[in-house]
Amino acid sequence: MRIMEAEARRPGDINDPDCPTRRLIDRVGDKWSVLVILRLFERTHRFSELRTAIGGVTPKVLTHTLRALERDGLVERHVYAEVPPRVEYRLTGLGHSIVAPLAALRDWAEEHIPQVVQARERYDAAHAKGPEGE
Amino acid sequence: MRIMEAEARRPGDINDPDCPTRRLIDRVGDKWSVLVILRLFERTHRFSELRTAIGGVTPKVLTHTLRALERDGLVERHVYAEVPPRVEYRLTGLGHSIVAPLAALRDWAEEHIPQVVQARERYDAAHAKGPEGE
DNA sequence: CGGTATCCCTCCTGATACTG
DNA sequence: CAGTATCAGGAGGGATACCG
Repeated sequence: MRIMEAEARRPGDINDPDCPTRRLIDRVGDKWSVLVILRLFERTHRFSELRTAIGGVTPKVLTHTLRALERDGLVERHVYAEVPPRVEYRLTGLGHSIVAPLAALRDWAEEHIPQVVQARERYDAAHAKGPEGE
Repeated sequence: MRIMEAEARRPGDINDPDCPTRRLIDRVGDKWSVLVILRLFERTHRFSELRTAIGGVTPKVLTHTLRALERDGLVERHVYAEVPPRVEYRLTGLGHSIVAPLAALRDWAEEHIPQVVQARERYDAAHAKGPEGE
């Protein structure tokens, strides 16, 4: 498997805190980035459109998320000096390139989450009042 | 679970906080889970082996991570009542199934992180002393 | 060996209010 | 409209010490 080749090439790479790959995981791990990316993959959005589309995200956090994505070169911010103000966000080429891996992960979730939920219920049931030889 | 039915039919529900897919992202998003999974994909590991292999993780956190993965049905814990004690962790079938998506993401990172790093430097340079018109 | 128990602390996240 | 400012809360993660 190709996976193993990569791992074999750099065995400790991903485990190194300095490893950029770790940073990627951090990025994917934050609460809103993935949602924003997948939204922007559909089409360009304005700030308010993202707020509405995603829902539950405060302007402060959305701004923070967008800034981080912009800094990473995944998102472009276009400001139109008009009245009223208009700002559009869109994925860069780099941003588009990460959609497939992200979607793969989402697809995995959609397919296997039922098993995860079952496993959790089983685990919780088994550990609720003590894992004695029930 | 009813939430799952809805999710299975509506990928867009990833924006719903109740959506299990969101929880998957949370899982992948935590700091050590991915590293543990990729390690266990290579082979079965004992607790200490994981600690050493990953590096920088405290026993408390590693335990927490492993418990979470076990609860989710991604990892199996095998205790051998011997002297000295021996505990082995291995991926379940479910655990194996998530390796490919995870590896895809890691591959993306290894390929594109240089561009991300460049983008960051560019961004930081442009915003360091103010984004005046050049 | 394979964990637990405690304390601590930072960062993420959110609510609310205000501005160019 | 598109943010910024401020305050607050909680979870995740870590250092250290101890136990079966």
